[in-house]
Amino acid sequence: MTQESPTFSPLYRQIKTLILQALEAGEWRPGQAIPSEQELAARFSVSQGTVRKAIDEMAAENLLIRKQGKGTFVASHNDPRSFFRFLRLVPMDGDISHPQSIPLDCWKAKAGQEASRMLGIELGAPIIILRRLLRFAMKPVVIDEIYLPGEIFQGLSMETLQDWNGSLYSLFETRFGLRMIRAQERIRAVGADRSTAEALKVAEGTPLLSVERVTYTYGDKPVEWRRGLYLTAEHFYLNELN
Amino acid sequence: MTQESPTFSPLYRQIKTLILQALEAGEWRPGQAIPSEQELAARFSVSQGTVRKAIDEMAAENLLIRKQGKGTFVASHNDPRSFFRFLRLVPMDGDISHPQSIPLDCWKAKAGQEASRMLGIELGAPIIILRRLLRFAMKPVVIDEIYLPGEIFQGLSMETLQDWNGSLYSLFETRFGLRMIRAQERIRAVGADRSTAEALKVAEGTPLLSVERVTYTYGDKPVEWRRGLYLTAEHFYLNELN
DNA sequence: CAGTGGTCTAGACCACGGG
DNA sequence: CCGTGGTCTAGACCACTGA
Repeated sequence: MTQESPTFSPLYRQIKTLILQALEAGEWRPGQAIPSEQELAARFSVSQGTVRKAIDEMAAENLLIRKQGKGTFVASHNDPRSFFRFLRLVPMDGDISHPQSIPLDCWKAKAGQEASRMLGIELGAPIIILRRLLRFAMKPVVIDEIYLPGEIFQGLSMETLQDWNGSLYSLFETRFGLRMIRAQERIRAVGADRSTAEALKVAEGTPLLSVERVTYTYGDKPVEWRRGLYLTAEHFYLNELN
Repeated sequence: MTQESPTFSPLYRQIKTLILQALEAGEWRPGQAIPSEQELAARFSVSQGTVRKAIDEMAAENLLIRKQGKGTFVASHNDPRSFFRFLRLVPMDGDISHPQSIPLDCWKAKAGQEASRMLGIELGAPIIILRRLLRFAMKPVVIDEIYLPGEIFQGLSMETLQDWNGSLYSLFETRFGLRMIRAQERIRAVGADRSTAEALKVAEGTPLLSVERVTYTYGDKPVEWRRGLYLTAEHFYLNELN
């Protein structure tokens, strides 16, 4: 296995790319085990250590999950442990209850300036807009407005949403085969407008966290753009800096 | 080198602890190179691979910085590349100019309820409170109120601050030998009070980001508590989720 | 017990930086 | 040219899981 590429790429990265492609092609489903390190080493004709390093990186990126004695598994949003992976909102009193998601509305539209830029799709391309409320301990805390490319999310409707009682991303994964890999959030402070204030049961103008999120699937492809308005009277957005 | 501890700890973690202790003891200063992997392997009587794995973890935690062909270096806040390590505020128009830090006030006080809890010190213990303004392109954007344990920061005054033209953490590192390792931020939306509004030149009640940060040094010891009020009219707080 | 990931070693060679 | 970190290998053994 010699290296002769002009821009040098170590073997374990090439292996990583191969595993990534298999993952992307759906060779193994989320939650399932991938082949053992020995098997993969044989398949790619490299040593186990090289496969190991490739998997190490992918585990660090939350694409795979290692379980000693059992195997290596494809990460899944169905896993309850990854519920709070993208939701950083924490009650101030330390209560860790799961929020309840209440779909408010769901309709088809055409991508405007902003949506087309954020989602990397044509201006006027079909999109689906979804509004929902998040309640912690029965109290309304978050209003989300979610923009999805219509091409990928064909058939998404209020019925689909109401029948589902897991996280939104686990729905996307199970129902549309879409795996959310990473996201980027832009946070600002804004005042509640009329309708938001009503939905969150606060006074108009109440300071809220505006959290704009773009979520990416494989190949850094954006597949979701959402704007959340967070009421931070009894909750805060927790961020760890390393 | 046999393993006989009741709760198993792999060799490379023990090595990591030893390197950490050397780091903490100041055996190598920030910015300086630590001994080569071979030297450390000889010193601890393990193979180079084991040292490597220890260093790998520490590099992932931003404690050390690897530079191929040159060596491994102690991370430093003097390094311009780590300037934005803890500051996630980004101009909306993509301008990456460094902010200007203007100390407003600095006085001694005694730790109240909140400060003593956040800093892990006795109620009534001496603290230093520091207020400062951050300007991006001459516009006031952030007001910080910073609480520091007096015992560690003896001699910190307005003069010290005015003479320094680097980041606050690089001052702490150089002047007080304190290295900030990690931090935790709690973010909420609040309305600007009277004095804040004046300092930021906005109307009273303008929604602002309240960013409370606790910063830790070695051994997860909290050594700074600060509250920043961010004006997000032309900036946003950027967060990457993996 | 067998099979998985996790650790540790020793040695060879490569890429990079700087004298 | 040397010394550094970076890669790759092969093999041994350990820790954990589940049948």
